Amino acid sequence: MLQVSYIRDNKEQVLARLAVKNFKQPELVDEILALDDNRKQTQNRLDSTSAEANAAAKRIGELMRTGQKEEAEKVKSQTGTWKEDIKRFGEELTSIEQELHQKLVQLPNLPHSSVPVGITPEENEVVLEHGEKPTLPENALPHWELAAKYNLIDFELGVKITGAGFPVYKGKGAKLQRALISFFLDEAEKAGYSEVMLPLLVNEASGFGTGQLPDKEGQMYFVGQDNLYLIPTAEVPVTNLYRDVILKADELPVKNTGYTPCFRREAGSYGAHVRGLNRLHQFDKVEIVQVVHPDTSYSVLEEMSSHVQGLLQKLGLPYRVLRLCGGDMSFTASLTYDMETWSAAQQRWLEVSSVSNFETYQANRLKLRFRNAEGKTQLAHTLNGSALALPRIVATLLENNQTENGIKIPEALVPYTRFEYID
RNA sequence: GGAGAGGUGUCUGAGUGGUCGAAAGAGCACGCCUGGAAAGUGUGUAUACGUCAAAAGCGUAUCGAGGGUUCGAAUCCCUCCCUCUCCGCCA
Repeated sequence: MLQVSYIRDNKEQVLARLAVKNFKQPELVDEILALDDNRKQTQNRLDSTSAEANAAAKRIGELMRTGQKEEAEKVKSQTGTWKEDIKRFGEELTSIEQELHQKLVQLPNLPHSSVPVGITPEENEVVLEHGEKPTLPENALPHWELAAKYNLIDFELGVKITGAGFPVYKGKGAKLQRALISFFLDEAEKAGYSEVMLPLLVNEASGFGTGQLPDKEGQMYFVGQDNLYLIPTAEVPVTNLYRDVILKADELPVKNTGYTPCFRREAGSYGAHVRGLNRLHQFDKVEIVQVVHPDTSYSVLEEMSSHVQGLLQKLGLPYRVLRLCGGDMSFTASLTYDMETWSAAQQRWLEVSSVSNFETYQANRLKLRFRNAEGKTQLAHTLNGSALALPRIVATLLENNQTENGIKIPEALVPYTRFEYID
């Protein structure tokens, strides 16, 4: 959520930035400013009326104590209109604030100045490519066939017990999941992140705090009986750990990592691109989250991007890094890097990580602040990234590493799998 | 799920209609004391909004949330949420 004071002081810039994000309702900006003016006026009226009423109430108290009953009654008789006014102004203020809030949450975050202009994924900027795309033998198989051949993943069984998009991992397939999770967590810990294990269901306030609500309401599974949402990413519970918190300056940066399953309805997805592990309703992911001083957030973003790239390098997967264009970026991000691995059998790039700086956008919703050098409270910056999401890593790993002897496990992972080949 | 108790500032905890943004203690910060530290001692120590160029100051709101009674509510009433204890169920 943007701060109204910021919008007021930088209106032209806000409009220009929103345009980069391909935002379709610039008129909201003026509406918000007008509502805010109205809010201030109404609050002023309410405050001064309340002040008068409070003063009178105090007077009455004094008069009663000193036995001046008649005088007290006289003052009392004047309080009627104040009471009505206070009620009326209060109701007005509430309704203005609600309308303001409702419009404010419709504004996406402002993109960073380095974000390329563009609408579609094709307009994302390729920052770098790393590693050789492997050339596979003629009879190379896509991962869903490999998963069946080696009995690693059973999609049909998942359909039976739940539905499409809920795979069952078996044998070495299951162990591979566990190995990747442990590997990612250990690497994160080495990089200074402390591990947390979290609730997989969150309340509405948490969903709002990180920006999933109200924007992505339809993408989350909802447990109506208890009013809880299944998390679409560990970002939600991890970041909400710091909701309504004022950190000391020396507590920054906060670095957390957590493994969780993630649940996404993926309403509207279909077709060949969702085959196998490409798109699931439930998948596993290790997330890294940082809460940092605003001055450092962009260097931290680079650091997080390097961490993710380091993981891909250790796994020996060819990848590229994209700087997302304004139109392809999420609602809440200021700058996002996507990491994609090359799936040799499918001959296409698969997104395996997304690393973003949210600047104060989430912090403002979360009321996540720190005490700055002047001793004042200031909004912190939040960042997060997948490090990493498993399914597409598994997909490329299976496809790219297929040999005549089976699927070769990357060296870095062998201590975790305790087998070198899937055969 | 049943019965009971309770939700006050960073924490403990007092406060049952006015002098309460809130005693006291702890913690924390700064100063004094000390060779240095501890002890001792002094001062300070919520957040948001508004007013203001800004700071100070001032005003308003906030004692789980919302509503009500009253000139006046942390305190009385109603609704909801949450926590704890006991019972039941149970990995």
